[in-house]
Amino acid sequence: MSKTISEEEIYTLLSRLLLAGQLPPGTKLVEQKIAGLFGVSRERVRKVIHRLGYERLLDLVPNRGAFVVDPSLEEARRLYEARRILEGGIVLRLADSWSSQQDRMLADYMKQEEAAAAADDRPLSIKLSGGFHMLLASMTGSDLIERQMQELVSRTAMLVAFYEPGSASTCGCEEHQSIATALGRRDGGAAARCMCTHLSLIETRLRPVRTDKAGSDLESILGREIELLIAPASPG
Amino acid sequence: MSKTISEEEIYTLLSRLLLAGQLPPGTKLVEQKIAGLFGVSRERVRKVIHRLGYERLLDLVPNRGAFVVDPSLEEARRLYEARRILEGGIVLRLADSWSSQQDRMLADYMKQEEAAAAADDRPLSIKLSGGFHMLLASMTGSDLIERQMQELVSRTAMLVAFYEPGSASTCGCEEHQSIATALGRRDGGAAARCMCTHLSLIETRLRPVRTDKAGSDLESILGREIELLIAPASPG
DNA sequence: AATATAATAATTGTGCACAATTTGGCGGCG
DNA sequence: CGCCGCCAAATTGTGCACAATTATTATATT
Repeated sequence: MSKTISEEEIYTLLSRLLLAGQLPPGTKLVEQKIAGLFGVSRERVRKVIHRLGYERLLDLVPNRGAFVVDPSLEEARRLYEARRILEGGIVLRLADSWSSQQDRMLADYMKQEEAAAAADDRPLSIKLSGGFHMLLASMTGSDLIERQMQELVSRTAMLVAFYEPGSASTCGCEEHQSIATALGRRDGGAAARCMCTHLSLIETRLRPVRTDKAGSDLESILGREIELLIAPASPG
Repeated sequence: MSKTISEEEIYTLLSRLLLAGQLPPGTKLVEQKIAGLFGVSRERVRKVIHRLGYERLLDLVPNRGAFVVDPSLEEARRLYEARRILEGGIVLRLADSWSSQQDRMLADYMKQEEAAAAADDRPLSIKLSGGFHMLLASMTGSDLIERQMQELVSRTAMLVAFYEPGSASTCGCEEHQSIATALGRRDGGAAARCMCTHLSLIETRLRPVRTDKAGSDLESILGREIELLIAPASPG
């Protein structure tokens, strides 16, 4: 009856919860408990936890355990500084070989963004806003760069859950637009400057926001999510 | 008598051998054998191998084992493309806030490079050439960027061992110089262009070079290195 | 009553034995 | 002669039991 859960599924689920900021920072992840909830051996969970630690989504303290990272504003700033550098390089390179096809692709994407904004669909807007940056990264055709961007974007997403006042968690469409037009002119310097100020603007919007701990303890959250995982369709 | 070897030491040693290209590409790393050579349990080696796999210095094939990566010319190209993007972003950002102090620091460094080139000290030249790029990365003050650069530079170093004709494994000092002068003018666009062509020039110098397999099997190499590790000073 | 100290419990880390998988070789069959 | 399937050896993967470490509680002492 109860479906067995693969290691990859555990990783995906925990990763998703962490990136969405669903687990309070500082929460300790006890191997035994999680293993019990998933109905799986401790070693399985152990491996996943160590991987998440390597990816900096968990703080791993030897002999002490794994804790949900508690990103400080300082760390947030460093993340955005890194993104300014990397994404500056990305648009600079893109401008050199910008094609009309890419131009159309980007325009289409931004139409979706505007539509979502017009429809006031905030979750979708947030998703698309982040996607814009990943789209640019993938347009370089460099999977290495795409991977590095993914790492930074993931950690940024985690931050946003704790530092973005709800009304501001979407990139301004106009700012994306200005980057796109600069690319259209194949003006790499301008595109890089636009990207830079864009990221800086997001950064200035960051401020601590109280987290509601209601029903946000590890066991209840994980329990609920695991229910959804092992009973994907409706109950018989 | 025989010193016990820590996990970190195993990682460091294997990592160094891999980056220096001392292990023939495709070589299979059998957990049991390595554990025996180090005089340590298999689990210890296992963890290190998985980490090296995550860092892409080993190819990890499930249920098959770990192999020294065999970088194709194609992968080499992708690596340099990624570096063009990332390092372009780095110098672009550096130019914005370039200080006279940084200018002096970089000039001093290049003096060392020239001295090493003049003295025909090839190993030192190679080391300094790579260091130039890492120095720029660290000047950004972003540890995240420094880390990402380290990853790319490490893998580049590994490539160089297999694809650089011996006479060309050092960056041209003049090319570094042109980057530095562009930075001195705080001309980010020019610096990025110089960096880009510099990396492209290195890339075009790449070509397959036959590797001498003499005494290059895993056991003999590791055995020798481990000897040096456990008997650091002269034998009594 | 507050602090230091020792015993106890909870948690992570490690080695080992066994299970699962792949590889290479051998013989039978078309 | 070649090809397919099967068995045996080697290797990786996993669960479990125990060791080492850290947190917690209780106790004694000033």
